[in-house]
Amino acid sequence: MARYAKVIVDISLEKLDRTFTYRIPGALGDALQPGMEVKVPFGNANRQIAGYVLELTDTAEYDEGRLKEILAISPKGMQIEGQLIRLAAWMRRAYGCTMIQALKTVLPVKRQMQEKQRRQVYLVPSRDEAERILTELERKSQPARFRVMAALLDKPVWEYGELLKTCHVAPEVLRKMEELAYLSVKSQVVFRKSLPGEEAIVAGETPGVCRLNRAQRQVADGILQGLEAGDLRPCLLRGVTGSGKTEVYMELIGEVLRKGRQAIVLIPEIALTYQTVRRFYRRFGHKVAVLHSRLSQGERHDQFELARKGKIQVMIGPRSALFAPFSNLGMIVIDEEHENSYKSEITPRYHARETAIYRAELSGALVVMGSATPSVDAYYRALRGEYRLFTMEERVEKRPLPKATVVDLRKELMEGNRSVFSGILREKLNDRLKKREQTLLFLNRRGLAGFVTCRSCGHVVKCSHCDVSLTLHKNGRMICHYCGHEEPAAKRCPACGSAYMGALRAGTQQIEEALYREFPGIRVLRMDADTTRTRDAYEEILGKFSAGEADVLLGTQMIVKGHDFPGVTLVGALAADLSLHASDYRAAERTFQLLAQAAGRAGRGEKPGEVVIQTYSPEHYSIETAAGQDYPAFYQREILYRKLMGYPPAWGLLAVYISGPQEERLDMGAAAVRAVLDRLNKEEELQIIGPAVGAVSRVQDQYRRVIYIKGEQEERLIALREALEPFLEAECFASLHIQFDRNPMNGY
DNA sequence: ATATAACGGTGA
DNA sequence: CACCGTTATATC
Repeated sequence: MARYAKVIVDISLEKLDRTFTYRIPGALGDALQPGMEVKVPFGNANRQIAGYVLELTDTAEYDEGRLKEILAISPKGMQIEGQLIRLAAWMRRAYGCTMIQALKTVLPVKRQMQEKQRRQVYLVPSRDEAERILTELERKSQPARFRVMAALLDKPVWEYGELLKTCHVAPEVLRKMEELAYLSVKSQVVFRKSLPGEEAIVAGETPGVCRLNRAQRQVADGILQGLEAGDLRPCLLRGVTGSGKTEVYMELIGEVLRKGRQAIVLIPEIALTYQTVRRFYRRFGHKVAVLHSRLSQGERHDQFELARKGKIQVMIGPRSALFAPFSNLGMIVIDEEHENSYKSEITPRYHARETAIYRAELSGALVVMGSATPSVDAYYRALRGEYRLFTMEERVEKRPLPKATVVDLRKELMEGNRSVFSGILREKLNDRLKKREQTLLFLNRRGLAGFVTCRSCGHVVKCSHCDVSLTLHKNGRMICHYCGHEEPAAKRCPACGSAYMGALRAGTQQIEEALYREFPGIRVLRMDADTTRTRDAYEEILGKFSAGEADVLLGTQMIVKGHDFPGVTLVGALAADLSLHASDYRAAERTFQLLAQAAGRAGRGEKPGEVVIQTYSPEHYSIETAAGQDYPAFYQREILYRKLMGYPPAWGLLAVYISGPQEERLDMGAAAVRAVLDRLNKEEELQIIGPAVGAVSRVQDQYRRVIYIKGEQEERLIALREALEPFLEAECFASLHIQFDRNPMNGY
């Protein structure tokens, strides 16, 4: 039985966002659990406030004589907050952050007290008397009291806190004035007015019956039967683009709601458009709430409050929807499971899939995830039996998958074609223009950091230690952002000796100009980070294209994500390998996903579609398999590579990000971190790489370094991190900012 | 958030 | 010097 409890007090203030240790009275005994709400005495006046137990411990890092005792366990018992706090505790350990950072993620808006103690200030003397006091205060130059008196004459009743703020006076001033009978402070209990937001729910269209085809039915039944049998393993559904995964999700959610439980649906931010959400409104009407990036803090809070109060049963949103406070959560759906946006880019750098699985475990819910191109990580686990695997290989209504052609850009160059469009693409595009059908042109711009490639043989210069491509820097040297290896820029191709070496660069803007130049009269819509500054612009462009206002939609990855354009019969990937040589181990996976998803955009309507993939590396497996829409083949090749190189999911990877304002001190600090890691890793069970310069070497005057640690067992990595953490308190790390990233996905 | 300690002013 | 008013500090 633990003797102490670490408690976080329920006051929303940055400086109080830490734990306090309390003694556990014998009477509470074993009843106390992490996550419970308790009453504790706090501050000099020992006022009784609510707090949450985060941890039970036997060692107090605080003067034991000054510890206070927990007064009582809140009668409400273990609330949903308890579950979320346990989730936060798990995140802290899994991803390496402070408890506070984890809690802020999990409980984004502090719970408002339902009934609030409100203190009001009244003016005591008569108006005439008050006027007299006011002039006297002015004469005696007591500005604080003068301001308070003036405010009270202006408005005889004030909120306590508001009065302090508007007059900018200390509480001491009011106390003294109350003593002098200039005013009186009365407290009373006031109920918070009922929630707004009911009317914010858009009324759903008439709930339709859901008709599943045979494949969909089979998957849905398979999942439900397993569930009946008590199999709570997460389910991974691999269904080709256009196979109708959303209908399966909705069927399952319907089943969950019938049992009186609730569901969370995660959708990547970029796909969270009205089009997608409306399908859920159609089916579940007023039971649905949606989180999206344009909601204000308050609106977000209201959506969460609706979930807590049981007014809605389905929460749709990006990864943060994971923390919707449903009391009887039955299912978490993760659509487009492979999406990068499920990994948080700020500390705690959690992955929504792993976190969803843990949350589901806490509430006995089922996780269902789906994708046409599952992440290598998820598929690996599915094949090992950690997840249940389901597949749908056919599109609805037997629509054929698009026919793909791979074009070798090296040959095009040899044949004297210096345009960004190959002969075949030009021909097919002209054909579509004639037939008034639409085309998607997709420029895979990720990893444009400037890797060095040979224009005649397609060879890409790679690091001799890491198998990632080197990046050309302004100083004329090529650098590996993984291990820090550096060499002078290659003048001639090491493979074929050609002098056509260069850092590959191309932007959507240049391609737009080329389109107008080479296809007179063409109507082009361009969509990239420049043209979609606002969310409205994004929807507007998509709307215009759907309405047939353009022949070509040209853009970066955002055009290939989860959008249906029935009029599109041709998809062109202009430079498929631009993402292939991005300097991280997931380049091939990302390339396959982008190409397969892009190809999936073609032929979603009546007419069959075609795909043209232009590339310098036609023989690369990620491009070959994407062209054939052959996920299993891609996976087999990729997992071999991951196993060979010791990358996730075969091994665990932990990144330590170190940043600081002074470069020399940063280098010293990073080296010191490395030294500590080496000392902790005496048995050399783990492989430590770096420190290396971050891919972006300086951000907002903060220089960046990174150390990678690889290990076959994830537990070992966590243990190493936990052993490292106490050392980081040392003086020499004071000016440095150190963060962890487990199985990083987005580079640093 | 809220209470108290500490410190720098001001009128009498 | 007593009394004010602002600012800093701690809350297990």
